[in-house]
Amino acid sequence: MRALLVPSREGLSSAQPPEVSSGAVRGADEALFRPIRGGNAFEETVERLLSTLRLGVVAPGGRLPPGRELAARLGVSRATLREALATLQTAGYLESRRGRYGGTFVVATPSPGSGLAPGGRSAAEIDDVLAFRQVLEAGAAEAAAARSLTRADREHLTARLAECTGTGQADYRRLDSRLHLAIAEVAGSPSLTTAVVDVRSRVNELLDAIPLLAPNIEHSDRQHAAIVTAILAGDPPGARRTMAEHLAGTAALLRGFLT
Amino acid sequence: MRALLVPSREGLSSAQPPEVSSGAVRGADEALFRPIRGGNAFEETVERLLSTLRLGVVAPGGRLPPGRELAARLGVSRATLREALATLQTAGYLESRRGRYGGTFVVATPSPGSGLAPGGRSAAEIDDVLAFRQVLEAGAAEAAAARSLTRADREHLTARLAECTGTGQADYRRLDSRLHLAIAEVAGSPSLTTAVVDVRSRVNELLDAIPLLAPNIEHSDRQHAAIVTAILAGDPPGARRTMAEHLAGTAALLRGFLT
DNA sequence: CTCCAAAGGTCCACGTCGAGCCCAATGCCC
DNA sequence: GGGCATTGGGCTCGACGTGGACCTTTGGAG
Repeated sequence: MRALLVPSREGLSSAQPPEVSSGAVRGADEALFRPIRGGNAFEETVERLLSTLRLGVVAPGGRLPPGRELAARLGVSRATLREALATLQTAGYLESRRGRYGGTFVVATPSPGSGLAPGGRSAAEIDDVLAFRQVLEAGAAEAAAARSLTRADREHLTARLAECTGTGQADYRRLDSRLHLAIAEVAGSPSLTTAVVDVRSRVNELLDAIPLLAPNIEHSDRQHAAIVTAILAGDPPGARRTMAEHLAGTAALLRGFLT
Repeated sequence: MRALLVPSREGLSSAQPPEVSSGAVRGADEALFRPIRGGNAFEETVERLLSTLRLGVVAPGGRLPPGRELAARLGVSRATLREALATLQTAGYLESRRGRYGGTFVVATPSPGSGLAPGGRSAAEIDDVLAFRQVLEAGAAEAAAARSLTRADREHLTARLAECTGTGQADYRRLDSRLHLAIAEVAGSPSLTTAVVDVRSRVNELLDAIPLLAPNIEHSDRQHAAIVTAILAGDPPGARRTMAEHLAGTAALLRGFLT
């Protein structure tokens, strides 16, 4: 196909003598030469906001940061942000109110079968996401257990666990995501948190395409409790193991339901 | 400071009744509301190309993909790419030759004390990078060992290991990076490879600021061999453990040398 | 020796996006 | 009840970046 990174031929006219120069490095160049931009600013902004809703970071009824501040944090202009917000308003997810103490509020979270987030998952992409998630989330659980957590960390974890346990199907995905994010947060590495947020968002897109069964929720609840217990107990291998089991369950479910 | 994600007040005039709406989610919103763009296209392109050089994906004497193709893969216009290439030319890293079988060639790799990549690492950022790297690379080693590797995978690994073993200081960083990237590649998840590329690039920036000692190289060589052996033997826990030990060594070195 | 393919070098018209500004609405505080 | 702070809504201007067409250089193929 391509013929990149070829060894420089013998007998170059001038300049430094070429030396060794290796063969291709297979996957790494595809990662390095991947697109700089994910798309135009508008699309990226919509995607980011959708992730925020899907992950339940802002719950229904909650308010997004004011337009000016949000635009600044996202590094886009207010015009672009407002375009994105308008799109999500017409889609029925958001609602804006003017005046002091106004703002943009979450009306509903994008649930199964939303018009956005079109399909097109290849088997390879599913394997990719699941493998990546395995590495990130199991690592996060282990790292969280290895840290000496603050009181706030512990309360944050137990609060998210309690919130998630014994909830109806309606809110389960959102609260489940929040618990997983909380684990990443208390691991203490912002980069890790960011990565988990991203991969979790991709996983949620997949999950939204399959049904949610009561037995699975119960099972997940028990696993969640075991994970949090191991983290609070400062047991890194245990946290990793229980998290790995938990993830394996979801992975099997996804692989079963998706082609 | 900020007052985001506040619970919606009681008694909203209209629309859906507000319901629960949680407290803030601490770190996750900072990840979700992080900047969409890392900077302008030119800067991002320069950064990406610098990473390519630092990681040794294109060795000195090697050729970059043709401008048109590289621009397409990076998702930037030729004008922007050429600006970036020109910058790296004047910095002495690249050299362009016209005509058929011409192209842009690597002259030197940015080594310690390069004018680019200014300092400014806070202790928190160092901890962040190292923790993230621990998760990613240990996870990659484990995942690689868990997979049934193809013949090509095995050869790729052993080749990178051999290349790296017993090299002088001049090329060590580059070849070391290539070995680590190879491990990520054979783990079989493109997303994981991308993440490792990114974090490895950040680590290399740090490493370029500290000296490279012969005893450390020897030690690393032995650890590298143990890691590859564990992966080829299909021993996930062993691969994880040896990789973790290897990373801990580098981490201690970095923490020692950097403030 | 000629032609041609493949690469870098240059230019310009157009679209996208960001910065700044002002307007409109809304509800608390005095 | 008036002022005012805060929020969304809308506008214009300028810079950056893209896409495309075109030229120039170079070395191999015929």
